[in-house]
Amino acid sequence: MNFWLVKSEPTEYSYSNLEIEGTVVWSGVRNYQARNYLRQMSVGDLVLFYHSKEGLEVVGCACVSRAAYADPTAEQDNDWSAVDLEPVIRFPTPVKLKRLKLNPKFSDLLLVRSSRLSVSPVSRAHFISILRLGGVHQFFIPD
DNA sequence: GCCAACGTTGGC
DNA sequence: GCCAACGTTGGC
Repeated sequence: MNFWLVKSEPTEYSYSNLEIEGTVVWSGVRNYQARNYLRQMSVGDLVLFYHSKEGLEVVGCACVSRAAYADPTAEQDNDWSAVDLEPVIRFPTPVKLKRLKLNPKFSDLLLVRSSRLSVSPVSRAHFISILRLGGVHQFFIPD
């Protein structure tokens, strides 16, 4: 199982939207590096959900419910990908970017390092740490 | 609103 | 294939 982080401006699409809708087509990614990460996602992978621009915090965890397929919002012949996501758990305490930046443990987290990448991998250790910071303690993560 | 960090574009 | 110009992202 692999771990990821996606970012979204909450005014565009928030974790609440995902909870209400139950599933979302994660489309519109137009960066090759981010696209390549989308393509590495497997069903069941866990995905941190970060609110950019406003909030600046990880607000919850989603999971991949459909692996990469052709992005329906891409123009013909353009090779972009989408995945489907579903909500898993909202953090009781959202984890602020500021907090992650203050902790040297997260100095190599891609969210901290290259803030522009909208889809990024997260190590298992970082993932679990962020879950704990978010106040989620009773969550079982399979190997 | 500013601007640093990137990514893309296009002339050469 | 280099690189200057430009556009976008996103934290501050």
